[in-house]
Amino acid sequence: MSSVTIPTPDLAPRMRAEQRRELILEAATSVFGERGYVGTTTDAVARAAGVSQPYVVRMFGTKERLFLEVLQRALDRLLATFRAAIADPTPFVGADDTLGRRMGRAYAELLLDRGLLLSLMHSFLLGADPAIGAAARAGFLQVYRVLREEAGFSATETDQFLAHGMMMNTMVGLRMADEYVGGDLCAKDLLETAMPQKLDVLLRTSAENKPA
Amino acid sequence: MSSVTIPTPDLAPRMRAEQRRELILEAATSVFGERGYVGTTTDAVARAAGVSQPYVVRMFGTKERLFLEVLQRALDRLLATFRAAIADPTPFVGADDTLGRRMGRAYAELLLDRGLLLSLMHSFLLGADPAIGAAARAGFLQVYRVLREEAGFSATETDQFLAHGMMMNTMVGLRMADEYVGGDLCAKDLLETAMPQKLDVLLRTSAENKPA
DNA sequence: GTCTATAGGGCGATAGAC
DNA sequence: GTCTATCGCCCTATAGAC
Repeated sequence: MSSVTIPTPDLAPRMRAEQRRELILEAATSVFGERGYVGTTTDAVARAAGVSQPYVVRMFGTKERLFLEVLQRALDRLLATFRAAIADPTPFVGADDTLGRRMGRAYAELLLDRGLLLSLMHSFLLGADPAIGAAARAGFLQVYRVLREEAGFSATETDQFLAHGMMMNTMVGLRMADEYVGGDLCAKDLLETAMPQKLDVLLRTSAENKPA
Repeated sequence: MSSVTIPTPDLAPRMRAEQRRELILEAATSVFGERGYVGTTTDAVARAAGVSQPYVVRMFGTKERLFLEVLQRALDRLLATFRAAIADPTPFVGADDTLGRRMGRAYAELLLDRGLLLSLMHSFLLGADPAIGAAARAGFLQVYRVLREEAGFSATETDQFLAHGMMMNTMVGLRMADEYVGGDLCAKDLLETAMPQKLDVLLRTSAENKPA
């Protein structure tokens, strides 16, 4: 079985390369989320992905383009998650089961991939950057349109929804769960109110990434 | 009038130094808010303050200590603003005049100094950093306590208040007002709902800092 | 397609003059 | 107290071998 049915030499590397590309994007999402755009080195991304630093740069051109791809990928997942909740055919049961609640739960699920929402969040603070700022604004407005036009939220509902999303992102970025497990009573109140029924998710992401 | 009543040579430089210190902190707040902690160079701060780069480092020891001082100063102003609104003796008139509304307006006033809230916001995304993360969490919890214990907000009211604060910060960080003045209809809806009665403030800060 | 080696530039911090 | 000059590190990106 040494020379039998080897996948075509033309295709096999290409597929592995695309796997590597996805692997790098995933690693980059995590590192960018933790340290921000400027604070992230291409070497840190490379080490997290298990490849060499120049390979990361080769594959994406520049660090900025890598970050923009991370943002696009995060936005795609966010929109897909919202659209899945909107398209969910399960009938609503009880007053507590609304589309808003379902979307909120779907959003909180995304927090499991902490880097995803934090990378977006970091981009939201870089509005002054020509390329990143433009992409971030366009992405945020795209989310707004989906909430208004596809989920049918009113302007006020959308504002509430987005505000609490930003609040949750902030709690994750602050690693506020560390204070919660540390026993701080205010942190307890704060998190239990800000992240209803999703504290378990937050605490899980906190426990996972202790050695960061 | 060449040698008459010169301010004591021991005191005069010290006072000027403290003025310089405040000047540098103000400049640093602006630059940190715009580019974040890592994205800010001590040289950019120095140029914004009109002093030399080594002087900035000399005065604050390290860039990290400078940022921590910027954070403390921003937090102090934020808390002072809240406490002023809480202590305001003006009687409430009408159902629209509540402490929550007054605090919201007070917060929005702070947006005039854009760097102040954005520097804080940047710190909220650096929870993984040992020194900055710890300071950011402590600061956020201090704000929480003032809202609960001094303003008398309930857990839910505090959550709403903070969530909308994070939302406003995000709109400022995104420079979303640029899309507003650019004529984007969604940005118009979004901002008019997210920043009720305070759009003028946002647009003013947008117009000011065009050449950044 | 992926690596090692390294160039090139920028930044934080120090030394030392005034 | 404030500056000029500069060191030494780190980081992005390129060159080139395999």
